[in-house]
Amino acid sequence: MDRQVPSHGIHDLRRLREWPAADRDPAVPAEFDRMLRSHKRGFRAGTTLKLEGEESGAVYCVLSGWLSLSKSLQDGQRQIVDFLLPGGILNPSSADRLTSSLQIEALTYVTVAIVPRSVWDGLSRESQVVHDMETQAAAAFMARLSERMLRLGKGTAETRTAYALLELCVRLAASGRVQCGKFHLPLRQQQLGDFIGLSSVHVCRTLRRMSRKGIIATEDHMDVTILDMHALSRIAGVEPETLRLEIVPDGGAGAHRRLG
Amino acid sequence: MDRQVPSHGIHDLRRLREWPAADRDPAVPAEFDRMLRSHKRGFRAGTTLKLEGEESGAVYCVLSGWLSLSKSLQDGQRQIVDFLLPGGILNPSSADRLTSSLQIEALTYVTVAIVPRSVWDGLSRESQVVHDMETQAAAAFMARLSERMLRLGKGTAETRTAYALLELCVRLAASGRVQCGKFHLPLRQQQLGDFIGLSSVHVCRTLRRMSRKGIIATEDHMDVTILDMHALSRIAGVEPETLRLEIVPDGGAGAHRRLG
DNA sequence: CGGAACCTTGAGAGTAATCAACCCCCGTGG
DNA sequence: CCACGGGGGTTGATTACTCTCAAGGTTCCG
Repeated sequence: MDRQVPSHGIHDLRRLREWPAADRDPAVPAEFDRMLRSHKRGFRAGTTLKLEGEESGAVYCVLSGWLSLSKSLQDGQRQIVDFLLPGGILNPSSADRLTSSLQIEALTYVTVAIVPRSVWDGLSRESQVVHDMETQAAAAFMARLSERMLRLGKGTAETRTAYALLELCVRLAASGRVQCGKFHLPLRQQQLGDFIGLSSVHVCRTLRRMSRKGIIATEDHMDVTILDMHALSRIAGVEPETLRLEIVPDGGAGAHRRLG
Repeated sequence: MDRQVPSHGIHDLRRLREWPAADRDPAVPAEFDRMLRSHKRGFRAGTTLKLEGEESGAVYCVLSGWLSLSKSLQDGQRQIVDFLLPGGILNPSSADRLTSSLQIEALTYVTVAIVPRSVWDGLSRESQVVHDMETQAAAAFMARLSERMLRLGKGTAETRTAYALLELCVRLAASGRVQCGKFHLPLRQQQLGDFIGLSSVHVCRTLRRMSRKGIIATEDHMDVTILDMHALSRIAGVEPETLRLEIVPDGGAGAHRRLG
């Protein structure tokens, strides 16, 4: 049974067992674990790990905590492109193979393995499992971006907000972080707005409206409880189960983990 | 010298020479060409190659023509997530490794090599170059999605439109399809709108406004000429050169191909 | 000569941004 | 203990942008 574990110390390694690879190929995790452990670093909430356009020749593996990936316009307007949760893998380099197309920031205290491409590629070539893991992470990332882009372009504030909550709920549920529909988001309304393309003021209005309708409840600034999943998914325009298969790496194999 | 060639027959193979891999590793292209040729198929404009959620275990390599990748909300609202141009490579499967997260449509007559994953993976494992090509295509795709998402969420209609024209110009220029700032887009205003999250009516207004300001000129429904690249890139919020490096696979190696 | 599909332009409606005020919570320092 | 200040969150009023609806206009084709 998966249980929520604190995000530090020995537990990071236990979390690795949750990664897709670990269950299938007992030969790899040891080496993979070693690689992650030897490149592991911790960052405090608010730290900027990488600026847009900075050189980046590494793969980021999140062991604990949340990272945000964002881009900014000259006038300071910011768009959060994705959140990286524990178990997330990202190669932030753009087509030139050198510079990062994204700014990477820690939203909470995070532990991240920053693995140089050469090292990662070596292991990836040797191990089918690691290679698959990378491919699957990229596919999930792409699917998330597509779903979000659809709603950014065509959805109302309500649709975008509902989708964001649903997506984060589904992703958190996959690692046992949702209890009875309740989960914690380490986000300000401003950041949620940067994620779904709304002003913080309008995020607030939209969340309040959904609360009043009894679809969700919030406590303590961003402890969210989904009260009416059916209504939420109708507004978001997608079934939670469909979404999980699409955007959660190893969503199929981890099917025993359901939404709380 | 790159010249625009008709998109059929022997020319498809010539175009392969433009692919990143072909210049660097003389050993691969032959085998790679064979793989593409043996899986090559043609589709008429308007054909739907793949529906959202349909099973997909193949990699799509565009040899000629344009593909659109889109997603739809239940109410029929559609978002075009990306365009695939000649030389484009895409694995449309989502995190479950089985179903496509995108609908794939032909915007023009296209020739596409649809290569089963098993075949592709085989060659990809053997050849570093093919593997790199895949990685780079994925990185470019991701970078494009991120740039566009930034403007979808935070940009005005003018910013989004200018960016779309700039992006497409930069990508077309990379394969010699821009002459003196002029290029052809096989798109209706409706489709351009689906791409940048605007109604077709507002696309029209925005294009007209930019024409009146002397930034662009249009003929024949979507033959676009960029008259004032400086103004366009200021509105779009990015330098063409920066953008090229970020979103065009092998943008660095192909640096001799400049914007017209 | 229609008719269809698309572009263009105007008018009105609706949604979200911005500006501004107030609240609450919490940590600091007197 | 309390005054103070800062950072968010909440709410109202106003503004601005984009959508929708509607009416031509153009081009192409049967």
